[in-house]
Amino acid sequence: MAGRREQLRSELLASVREAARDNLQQDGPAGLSLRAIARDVGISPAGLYRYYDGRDALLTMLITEGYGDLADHLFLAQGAVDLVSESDRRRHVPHAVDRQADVGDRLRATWRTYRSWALEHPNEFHLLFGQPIEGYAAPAGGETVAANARMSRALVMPMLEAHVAGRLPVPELEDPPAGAHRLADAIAEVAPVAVTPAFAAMSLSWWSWLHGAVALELNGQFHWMEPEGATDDLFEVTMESAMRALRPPA
Amino acid sequence: MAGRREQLRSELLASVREAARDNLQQDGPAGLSLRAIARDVGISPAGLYRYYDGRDALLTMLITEGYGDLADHLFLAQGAVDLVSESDRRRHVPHAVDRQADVGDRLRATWRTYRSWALEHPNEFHLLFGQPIEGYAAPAGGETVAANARMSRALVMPMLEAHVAGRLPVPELEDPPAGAHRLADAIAEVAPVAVTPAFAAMSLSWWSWLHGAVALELNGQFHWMEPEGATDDLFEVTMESAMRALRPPA
DNA sequence: TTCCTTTCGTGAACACTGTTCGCAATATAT
DNA sequence: ATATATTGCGAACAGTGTTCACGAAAGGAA
Repeated sequence: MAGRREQLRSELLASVREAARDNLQQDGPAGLSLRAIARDVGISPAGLYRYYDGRDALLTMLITEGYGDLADHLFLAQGAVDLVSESDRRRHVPHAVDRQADVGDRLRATWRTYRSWALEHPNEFHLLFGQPIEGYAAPAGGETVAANARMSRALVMPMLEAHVAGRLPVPELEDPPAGAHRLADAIAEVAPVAVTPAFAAMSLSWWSWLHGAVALELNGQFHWMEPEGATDDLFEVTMESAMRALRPPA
Repeated sequence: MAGRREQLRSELLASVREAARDNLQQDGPAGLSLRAIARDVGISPAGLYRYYDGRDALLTMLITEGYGDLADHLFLAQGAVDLVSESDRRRHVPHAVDRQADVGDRLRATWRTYRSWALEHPNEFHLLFGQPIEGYAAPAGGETVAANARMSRALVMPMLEAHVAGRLPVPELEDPPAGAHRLADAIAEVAPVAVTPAFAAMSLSWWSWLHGAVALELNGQFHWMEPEGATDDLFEVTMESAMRALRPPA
């Protein structure tokens, strides 16, 4: 039986997490206010330091949770339920397809989910992928880097499956970038296939494409488009441009 | 002869612009401090309000200048000297090619310059394309939107030239997005060619690709790559992926 | 010069922010 | 009951953007 102290502590920790998340969603990464969070949970600003050691610790927690939530959404959309974290197994996400679906459709589900998540969680998206916060540095040990790696895996996995199925031709590179070698090794560690640096480079290139489309829209660069739904169609066009690289199923 | 008053005023205005730019480059959009700027130019915080009506006015000025500077760099890189603003005509930028160069190389110069400018002016890039500043709204009248339009033109122009030269095939869309129609009209206003919505959509798609590659790198998502130069090669690979859509010159 | 108006610059004030410190109250362990 | 560890609080510090009333300077008109 957990002592009454631990009980209260874990409850308050949960309250703080919730309040921090609300605060982030409302005011964005830059406007994240320690004092506002303290007010929400009903303690003094100084008291908050007994639970999180300052703003950086709160940011680390929010970043870790953000990557995790995005990864869960992506895995769910791909039908990869076994890779979804325990608590989110039963959740439903839009654009989801079955694990047995065509790999092209799983890629589409991944792209659409990346975008949907960004549009529904703009401030989390900014926190994860936007400009680095002034004065914040991710802890070297790295709960954030682990969470980031899991999210990356959710992005690369369907591309890798398309590749091994012969559906995703990869151009031959004479001089693959050095960074691509490192990524290829990292992929090989978690996947039972040999991966060429050229594939690694291409996966980053696709991520760039996806990310750029989402980032530009989210940051208001397509804001002149009326009516509202126009950006949906535009995203579909961009996505199909990428999908045109896929070979038809054998 | 300008009165002594106007003289002093324009000099101080220039000082403020410079100080604001320095402050932005050092501390980023969120850390932009009115009081620090006032200290730099040697006046009191309240005195600054005689020149710029608060933080928003300073941001508007910085955004406008930022779009202008980026547009100048892009035009210079393309050899389109006649479109460069007066003051920057004689400047030299890396990756620049001649106006008569192959349109593929002009596209490459544009992509490389977009990236170089972002890497050299990270905080300006964040200000232009990153998350919207808390509590800031661009003035409706729009010096910023005009500057943004000029920058967009610098991005689209070489694509348009490739298109009319028959080098850039555009897929036929049954249902082009509504937003693409609006962009096509906007392009047609400044260009002497009829432009299809499908082309407009494709140009936004290419911009997304370019922008995503730059944004991910700039925001540290490729930071695990060692050594430093690896991201240069990766960008070239991504760029060539896009250029593969070009037909060879006739 | 004298007078008047417009511009300029200031210091004080307000309501905020993240963070530190010493001190009191409470819960657990002995 | 006593001792220790944990928890929470108020005050303080240096910083932020912004407003306001007030004095000083400059420009133009008589």
